[in-house]
Amino acid sequence: MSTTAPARPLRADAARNLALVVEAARRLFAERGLEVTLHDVAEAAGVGVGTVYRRFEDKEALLAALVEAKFDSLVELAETCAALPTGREALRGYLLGAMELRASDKSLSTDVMRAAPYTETAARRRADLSVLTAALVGRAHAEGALREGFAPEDVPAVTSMVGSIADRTRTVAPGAWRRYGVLLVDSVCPLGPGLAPMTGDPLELPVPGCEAPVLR
Amino acid sequence: MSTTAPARPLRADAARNLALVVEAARRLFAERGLEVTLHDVAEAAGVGVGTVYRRFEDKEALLAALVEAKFDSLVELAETCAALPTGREALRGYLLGAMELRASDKSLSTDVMRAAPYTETAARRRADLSVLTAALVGRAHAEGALREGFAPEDVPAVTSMVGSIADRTRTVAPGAWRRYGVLLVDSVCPLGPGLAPMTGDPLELPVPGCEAPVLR
Amino acid sequence: MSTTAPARPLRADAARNLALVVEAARRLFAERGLEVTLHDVAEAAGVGVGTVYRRFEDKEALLAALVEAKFDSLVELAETCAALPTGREALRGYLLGAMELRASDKSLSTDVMRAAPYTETAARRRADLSVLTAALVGRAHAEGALREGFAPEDVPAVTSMVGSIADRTRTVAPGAWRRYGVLLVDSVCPLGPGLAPMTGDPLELPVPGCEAPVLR
Amino acid sequence: MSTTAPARPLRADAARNLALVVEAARRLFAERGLEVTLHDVAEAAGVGVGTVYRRFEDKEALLAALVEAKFDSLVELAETCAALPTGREALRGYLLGAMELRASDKSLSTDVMRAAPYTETAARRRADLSVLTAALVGRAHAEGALREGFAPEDVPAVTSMVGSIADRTRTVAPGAWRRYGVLLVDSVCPLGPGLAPMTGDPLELPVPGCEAPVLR
DNA sequence: CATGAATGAGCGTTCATTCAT
DNA sequence: AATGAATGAACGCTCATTCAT
Repeated sequence: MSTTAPARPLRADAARNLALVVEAARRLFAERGLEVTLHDVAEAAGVGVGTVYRRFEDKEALLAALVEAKFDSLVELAETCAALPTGREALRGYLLGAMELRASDKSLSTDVMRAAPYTETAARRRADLSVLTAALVGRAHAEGALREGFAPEDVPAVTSMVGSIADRTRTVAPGAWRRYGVLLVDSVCPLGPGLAPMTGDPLELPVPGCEAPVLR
Repeated sequence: MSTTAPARPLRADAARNLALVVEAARRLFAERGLEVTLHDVAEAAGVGVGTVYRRFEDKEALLAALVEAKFDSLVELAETCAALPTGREALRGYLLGAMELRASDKSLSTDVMRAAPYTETAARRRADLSVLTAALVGRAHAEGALREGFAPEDVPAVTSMVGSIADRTRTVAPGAWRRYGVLLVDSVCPLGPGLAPMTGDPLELPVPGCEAPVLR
Repeated sequence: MSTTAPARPLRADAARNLALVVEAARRLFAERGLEVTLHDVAEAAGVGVGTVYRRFEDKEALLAALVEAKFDSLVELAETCAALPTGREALRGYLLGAMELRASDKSLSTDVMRAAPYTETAARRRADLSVLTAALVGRAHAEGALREGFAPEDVPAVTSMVGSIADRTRTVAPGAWRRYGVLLVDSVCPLGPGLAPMTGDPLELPVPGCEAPVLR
Repeated sequence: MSTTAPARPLRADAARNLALVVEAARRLFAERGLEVTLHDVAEAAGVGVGTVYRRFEDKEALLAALVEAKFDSLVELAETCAALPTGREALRGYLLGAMELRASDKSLSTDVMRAAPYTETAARRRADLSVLTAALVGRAHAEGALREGFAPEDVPAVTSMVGSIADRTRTVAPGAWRRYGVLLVDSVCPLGPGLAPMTGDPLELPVPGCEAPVLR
């Protein structure tokens, strides 16, 4: 979870502080994006800024930890879904679950992801995840449940697209992204033959200036 | 295109500078998002900061002008597509065209759009656009060319999703978004019965830290 | 009135512009002090900034012109008062008249005066004025109407003190400075023997933050 | 003295820095008025700008602290003078002492006072001071030592007038304001019957451009 | 170890001044 | 001669980062 594997285990209070910082950071970055300052994080965690910097070299390193945690959640999700009876169910479950993670404040906006450095640990987690999702894709293809040409690399692309909608509408219409999540999942991994009608309500995108990121 | 309709035409040099500023701003905001400073814009345009502030009250006003220009382009596109022979062609043309605008640096990222104030002019252009796209959607539905349940409000949602992919991959793989653009268009407004296979190459999303927004 | 004696008379329109600029500057500086910009002056005068700079080398030179005009008014006042029948009346008339000029927006705050450069013209006007006021003081002393030790140099000091009160209270209580003007005049040049009771209402000075100069 | 009563005492170094900042600010604002920037203050205090902003929310808050400190000094002075044997001595002592504070760099110019926000603390101190000075005025009136009609509200008006002279002449003639301070005090609260001759040297007011506020 | 005080580059913005039109 | 567009140093203020306590 930290940027470098600690030589020896942390003292109990230090470990607790670390957890507080990561949790506060996750919540704040998910809620408010990159504009969050490390003072905000420290305050929310109930520690001093110095403590944050003791655990993470800089803001980027803290983001890296969050990214690593995100891959952890996805790996867990993929393992859970792999246990589902059919390939179709497994892949649909993974896709919708990943979107759910991304859409709830359990995950991170694209901006936050992009600002994070690509650590070795993150690369390792990402590779682990790739293997699992490739298996899900392969299994669904074997069942003929998947649109022709769908590749394992398309999995993150598809969830990322839905995430962008979720980011824009989270506070005004928290579940509204599902209309588009389901549309995409139905398009690549349909429940039956033919095109299902769209479900949910169409989403009027917020107008400029709503939900506006601060401008400085 | 400018914030207020000028009472009388600008002097030749002023007009040139205004164009340089707007063009520089469009490019920089499209490339790097909100982090761009008006010093950056001024430098890229080859003018002093004061010149930027002479034309635009503040950063928000400059964003507003860009947003208005964006709606202009979309209105123009919608009018062009309305002239196509079938409703299917017209809607597909508009959707893919809007994605193209959004993807090819000619438009603005969601973040930039969100930070812009919602001016009266922008509201008017947006309303004009709504009328045009609603007509395109109605025509396609009348032909039975459109997925059941697809609403006019879905048009910006769909292009916005593809835009988010394009933003992430513009510099590393400029046309790669098309795979997902076509996927979505085929899903809502298919060329024929049944699901077409996906086209283009699957896109490996850039890893965190690529294309990273500056962090301060 | 201008900083340098013009080699040849101005064209009619140029002379009109000069007068407009000086008048606008006088009013604005009297109302709002040094914070006034030369754009403000130009706009109020109905000319471009360039025109202001054509007549006055810089902001200081414009202030110099105002200072010169102020000395003009005082010279005129001194000449008028010199015609009064008694030395007492003449000096009291001048002192109260100078305070009146200073207190109404006919004149300039200490700040504006201090920021002005001391031009040769201003020095000449000031010297002329000194001669006139010294005569008034001498005449009053000769009559025994003046407090022992009162010197010609005390004249501007006394009016300046009252001016500072007037500056603070002009908008909330325009005539209130008179209580202190009369107090001072009575103290140095009394109407009769003994101390006259104070006249007018005591003035509650505005609290900080009232009438606040802008802070930037 | 600080903006808010600190919950717990400052660290030793922080307290030292705070004192340096306040002292530098007091001196600079007294010397040069509102034009002083917080960069100037920081530099004079030997700290970074950030340190100034850590202690004071903004420029106004720093001014507020100075104003509060000023009222503190005046309250202390009033209490000291209240202990003098006669009402005449007490009031004269307060008036001349207040002028001394105002003149000798220990206080703040009218402009600075006016720009300061009117905090609750300042209001409270000011009210305390009013009570004390009203008592001094009442006692002097009871002794018949005071000019008829002199009101408690005249106290700040009178010291403010002398302050304006002191501000203009501080650097060229530091004690010269006394001639006018004594003139005024003698006029409202004379030592004996009849008008005392003026004392000290008449003060040639500095010419425009001396002591000039910077003009930008 | 933890704290939070200190730093200063950099942001958005203003305005005295210059100069092409 | 007059205009107003252009310039850029400097302002008030923020925040990532360092380091004394």
